[in-house]
Amino acid sequence: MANRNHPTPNTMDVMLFLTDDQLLQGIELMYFAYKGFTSDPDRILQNYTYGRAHHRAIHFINRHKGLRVNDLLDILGITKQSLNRVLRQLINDGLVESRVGRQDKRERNLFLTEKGVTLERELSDAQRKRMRAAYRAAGPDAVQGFRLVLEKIMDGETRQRLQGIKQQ
Amino acid sequence: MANRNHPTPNTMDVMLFLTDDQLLQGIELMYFAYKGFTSDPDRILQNYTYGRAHHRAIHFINRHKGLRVNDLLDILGITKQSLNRVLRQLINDGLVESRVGRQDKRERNLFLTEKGVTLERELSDAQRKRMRAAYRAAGPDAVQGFRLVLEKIMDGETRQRLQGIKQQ
DNA sequence: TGATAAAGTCAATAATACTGACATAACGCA
DNA sequence: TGCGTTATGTCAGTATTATTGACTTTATCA
Repeated sequence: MANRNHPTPNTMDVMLFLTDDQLLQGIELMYFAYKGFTSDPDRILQNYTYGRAHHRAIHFINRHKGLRVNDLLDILGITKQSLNRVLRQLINDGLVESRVGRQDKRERNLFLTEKGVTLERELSDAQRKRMRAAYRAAGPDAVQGFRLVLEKIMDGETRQRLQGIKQQ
Repeated sequence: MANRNHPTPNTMDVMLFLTDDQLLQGIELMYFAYKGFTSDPDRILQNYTYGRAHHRAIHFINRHKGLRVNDLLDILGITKQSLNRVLRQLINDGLVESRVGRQDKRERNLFLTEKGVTLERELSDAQRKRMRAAYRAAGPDAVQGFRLVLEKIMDGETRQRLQGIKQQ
């Protein structure tokens, strides 16, 4: 590592964005941005009997239509028992449909019903609106940087799993 | 707004990063990055009797030394009763010191003890390491974009409150 | 002095997660 | 065919973090 007290001009550009203070600012930024990011859907969900867990399930079932229960468990990184309560509610309330697998009848493929799609829209509209405004205000270059850094912050496994799902 | 079906070359660069799909990808990115971002401290905290709430309290008491209980409540956006349990534990365990305010004796100013500083270090070291690696891999320009977009994603109130705290 | 403010507490409740144990149905191979 | 495994679902108990509501103590200030 370079001299902390007297960085040379040569190392200056590297040191500048690696100070502990800047890193801590980045950490706080993540915390507050995530909080803002979830506040819109949270507010909407209060009108229903659902919480953030239901939102996540709805989001990923919409994004990866027909995914299996195990896929959803992998994506969310929670236990079967945790998901069960949420999924049961969504199915009972007619937002999610669970179809027996065509090849393997042990599997269940998950889909949003029309009612489920409606709620998904309501939730993601709020979030997309916020993202769109942030993207617009920050500009295209900033967006690319934003995406790049976030990808690097993720766990390696998560990144790989996401890529696998994208290719399906 | 420009024609959605046939964007002209002029609006192309703007339209490109505002598609619903790209916005949804950004939303997922936030979710997974935040998950990775909290995984290191979560793992460390399992060795103690503490959770994420304790981490947040420790973090902000360290960042804004001597802040009042009400300041911390404002920052965290939780109720007094929620914070109370966490703060009581940290004070009883000797990680946080609560000093009677000098001007206004109703107030309590919060500080980390040596023991508290040690845990804060352990927790933030893990997070800083991850941030540093991500920043390095993404490069300085990306970091600037990352910060800019996150700031725009935050609530306006939060952004203002943060600025206010920074100036203190 | 009396209203207000800061902090702290008790009680009840909710959402989300966990571990452990077990049941059912279907697949797949020997 | 039968047995081990897999996918899903469920029940019970527990932990963490949050909520609302009600109340107390102490201190400030008009």
